[in-house]
Amino acid sequence: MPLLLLKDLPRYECLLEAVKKFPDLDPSACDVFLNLLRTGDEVFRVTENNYARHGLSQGRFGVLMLLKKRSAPATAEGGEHCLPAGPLTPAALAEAAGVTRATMTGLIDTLERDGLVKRVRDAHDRRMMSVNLTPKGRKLLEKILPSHFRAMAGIMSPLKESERKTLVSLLNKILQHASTLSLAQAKRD
Amino acid sequence: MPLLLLKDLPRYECLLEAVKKFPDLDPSACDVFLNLLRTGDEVFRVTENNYARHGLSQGRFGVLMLLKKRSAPATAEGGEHCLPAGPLTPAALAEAAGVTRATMTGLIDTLERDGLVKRVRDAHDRRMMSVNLTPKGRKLLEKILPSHFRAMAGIMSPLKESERKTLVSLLNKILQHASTLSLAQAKRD
DNA sequence: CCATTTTAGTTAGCTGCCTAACTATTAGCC
DNA sequence: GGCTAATAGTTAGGCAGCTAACTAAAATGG
Repeated sequence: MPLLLLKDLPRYECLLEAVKKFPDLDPSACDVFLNLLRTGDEVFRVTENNYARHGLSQGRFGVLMLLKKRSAPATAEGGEHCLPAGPLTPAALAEAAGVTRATMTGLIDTLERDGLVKRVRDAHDRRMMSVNLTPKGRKLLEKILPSHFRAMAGIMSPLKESERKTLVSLLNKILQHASTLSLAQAKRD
Repeated sequence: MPLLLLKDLPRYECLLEAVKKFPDLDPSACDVFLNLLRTGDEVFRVTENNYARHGLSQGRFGVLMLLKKRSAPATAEGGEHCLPAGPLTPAALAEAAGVTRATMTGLIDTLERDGLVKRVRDAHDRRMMSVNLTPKGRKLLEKILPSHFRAMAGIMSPLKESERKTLVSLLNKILQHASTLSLAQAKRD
């Protein structure tokens, strides 16, 4: 998340004060909003810092993860029912990652330049490419993942198990609602 | 927030499954982590969409807000005790917004190009600039703010007042901890 | 069966973020 | 007073996001 309104969030009294000038302002909504973005940003920075040491960004890491999931040996013990099977095209990666195809082109370009990924043109439909992890890419991922998992665990360590459940469920309420707002906005165009 | 790991978050069973391969993975921590970033991203997009219609981005909006706070007539009724008084330099803006001075230079460049902001060189210390809202910038902000406040209220509408309090307090626990992690990382360099 | 439309991917050009290196000015200290 | 340090801002160059416009290939359908 990019530049945030403020590194130091306004105190609640300031929000209450501001209502006098802006009747539309809902202090508690504003407070949640600011804290959500601020916390998300901070958490994001910590983990990004983590794999930046291995030359990856959030975006590059995400692409590698998607490829890894797909190319994992589909063992009978499963766990791979999370994603449908089939070859991964740039368009599918873009869709799964929530970015445009143009952005994905750029990401794959640099990943391929660094030898972590390889493009292969589809034989049947020559418009399509399929993107695959190289051994080098797979090795890098295996090296990074444990520390990434430890970083996530570290960040969340102040929360008890029950608090985590509560937090996720509150976030989900917002996410559900915000998604419908997003869709409504998109439809309006 | 940029590209997220996944538009569709992994289901909890998948996380439990993954622990078998990665003992470092803490499923509930991972779940909170993913939901936090995902929700933050979605909320961010909704509001960004909102002022994008007026030609502003999060960053540009943030700079204008900082300038507005500072340049507001320091009424006796106050509310302005949230920020120290004094002229706003690019460096101070960068610090408050949590970006580098170089980034702030770019933001001010485009804001000035669009006539929303004006740079003035300090008479006493000729290294410094002070940045001020133009009337046009102030008018734009006044126009956007009410809908921005309504957007925030709308996004948070599914949460009751008590849930909002809970959410903020849980987020704060994470933020506090993540901030110390950030500092520790920074010191290590 | 050929023209049109649709689809996959890329390219070009914008913003906003970064780091590193540079310029100009001030401050500090013999 | 005049080097040297530090400070304010900008510049240069890279990455990652976007939209819009383009190319190539496949699908559609009259």
